[in-house]
Amino acid sequence: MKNQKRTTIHDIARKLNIAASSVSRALNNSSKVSASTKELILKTAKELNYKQNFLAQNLRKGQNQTIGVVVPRINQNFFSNIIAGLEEVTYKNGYNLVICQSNESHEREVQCVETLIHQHVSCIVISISVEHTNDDHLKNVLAQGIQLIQFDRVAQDLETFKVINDNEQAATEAVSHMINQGYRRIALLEGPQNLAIFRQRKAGYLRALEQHRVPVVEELIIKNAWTKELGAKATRKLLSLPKPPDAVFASTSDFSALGVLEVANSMGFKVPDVLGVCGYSNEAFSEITTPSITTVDQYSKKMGKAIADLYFEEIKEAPNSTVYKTVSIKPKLIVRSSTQRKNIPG
Amino acid sequence: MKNQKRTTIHDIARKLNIAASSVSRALNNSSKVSASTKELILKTAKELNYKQNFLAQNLRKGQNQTIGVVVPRINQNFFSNIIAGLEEVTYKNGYNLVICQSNESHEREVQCVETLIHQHVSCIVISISVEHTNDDHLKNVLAQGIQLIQFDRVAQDLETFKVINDNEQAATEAVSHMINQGYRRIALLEGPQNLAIFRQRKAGYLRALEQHRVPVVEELIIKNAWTKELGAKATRKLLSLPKPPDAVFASTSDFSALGVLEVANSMGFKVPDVLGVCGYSNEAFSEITTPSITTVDQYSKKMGKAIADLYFEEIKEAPNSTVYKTVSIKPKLIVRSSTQRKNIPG
DNA sequence: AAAAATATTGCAATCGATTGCCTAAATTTT
DNA sequence: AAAATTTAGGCAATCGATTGCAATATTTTT
Repeated sequence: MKNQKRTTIHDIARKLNIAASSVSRALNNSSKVSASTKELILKTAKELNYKQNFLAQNLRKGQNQTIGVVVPRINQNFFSNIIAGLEEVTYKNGYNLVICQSNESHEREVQCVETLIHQHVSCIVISISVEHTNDDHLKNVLAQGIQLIQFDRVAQDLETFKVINDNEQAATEAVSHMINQGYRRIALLEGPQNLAIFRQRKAGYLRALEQHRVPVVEELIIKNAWTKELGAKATRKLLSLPKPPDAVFASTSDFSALGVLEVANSMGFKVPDVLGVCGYSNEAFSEITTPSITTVDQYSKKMGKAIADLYFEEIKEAPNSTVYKTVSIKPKLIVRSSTQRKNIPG
Repeated sequence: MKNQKRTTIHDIARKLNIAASSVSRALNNSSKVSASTKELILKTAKELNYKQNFLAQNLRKGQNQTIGVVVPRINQNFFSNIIAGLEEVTYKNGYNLVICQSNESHEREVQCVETLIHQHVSCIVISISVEHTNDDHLKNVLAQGIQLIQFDRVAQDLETFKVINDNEQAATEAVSHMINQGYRRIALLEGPQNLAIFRQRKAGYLRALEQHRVPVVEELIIKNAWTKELGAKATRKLLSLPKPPDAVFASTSDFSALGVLEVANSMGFKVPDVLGVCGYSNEAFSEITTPSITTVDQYSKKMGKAIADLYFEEIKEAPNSTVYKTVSIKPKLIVRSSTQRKNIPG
């Protein structure tokens, strides 16, 4: 029953005693076949349960109607929404999506990219892993004549199409909001500074402090606190200081903010009255924690669509252009309970 | 710069003034090429930045080293873990994964399957959508000689390989646990009964009641309450009854349980003392709600690995076998605060 | 040194679909 | 009715890699 040969255009041709080229033309609705034979061919194709072979088709056409996506993790809200946005547009255009996870490993990321090159996809959409050390694999994509769009976590120095958020602006807004709520000793949980997005968020934090003439305190700036566990650990240390912070900006993610929240709760620092907490990314859970977490929404689904639109509306049309456009999307601060004090001091 | 021709084995052959077949053999490490030319070819391939073309290779070999996955949603913990498990094994075997979302739509699911058939993948791994109405598209997969593994949400009547959980057993355990905590009027939030998994969980609920001689109360069994919103709506109704339930088993998901929790909190039913709540699937958030939610863990990553192992260890070896094995994985009850009473009545 | 065995390499067909070019048939024009 | 034009369909090459078979080169055996 299984593994029998699949029907090809030659099978159809043989059965009808015509040439395979006519079958191909009929299936592609070419005007070079008469209406009657076209009908006959389509009928027979259906009878024989014919399914076209993408491999052969794409090989011949020299292009694959497929877009490859490489993200660190698909189970983060931000990335799964990006993918949802991409899907919407790509399917409408008759393209397919191949999704790969780097699991935050540079090595794995290189592997994913290699595979996509082998598959001969027409475009690779990537957000680099936290371990990012060099751009060789990305340069290779371009060298193979494959389009490349970086988003969110981009390798800044590499000239490619980019779709990004204005991280600095969002961070400034978040921290300004906290200052307006009367917080003055605002700690920063930094992400790995090899990634531009985390450098930008730090810059936004510093800018907000400067604008409001709040002094920068070095001991309140914690490096590499970008997971829930690291966020918790950092918070334990911060809250044990002689002069602990009165707020924490977990600039890397809501996961990190969640770690802050749990430690604060267990150490008896009441959020938001004694300690304000702000996260980043608007994960689904940030709405349902107690208290709910103030965070930054990145319009991820919209961003996914923007990436796909960029490909279909601009890149695909002018594949040899060397003008690399950067699209920037303004994120939005979502104020929830974790930074809303009942009584604002001062 | 861009879109130049990619290097093929013929380019390498021409440069070295040898036949393409030798190049192919060298790249495949065949013993039919001398060590010296092999070395020369590999060196040249590297120089010219040669990347093999999967399309051509797979077309020739008549098989695609790719496995297609169709799931309702990739941002649910259960499914993203399945995918993580699949990835681990498939990559180790040099296979690729193409991931598709049906978004719970039958039509979309049919589309995804069609696409995977066109791609000529060697195996399709699928968990059917909630709208599932018929098996035609799945039969078609088999008719095309493509392997098919159903998991979790399976079309029971269709004979294929299956990897499932013992839903009935897990539901029985969950409800028994609630009965042991002294709950007696336990409501059931059902999932759509066209899916076997939801029928099985209901059967498990009924079995537990029977075993403990707890009467079944029809008004406590709510149909189709399988999202957060529907769970909330059902709970509002249940808690307004003259004799409201003292516990709710949200058999469909933790999302539904979350809806229960929110309504219970807002209506002043204290969880777990006045109302016990149990979910299903062990979403990440179920640990961090207040109170944390008792749920059923399905060993999703392990399940993903089991699916891939089934393919590589059994199906791939004997592709024409018509003995369809079913692998069953026993899920585990995770008891958290939402069902743990301080004082067990009676 | 000739014969036999083995190791290398090349030729050409193949996978399935597409497409430029050419021929034959049908239709229109003169 | 012959010539010109249009339409329909076939032939064969092509995309890039693989592989059975044949041919040549090298090594081993006698």
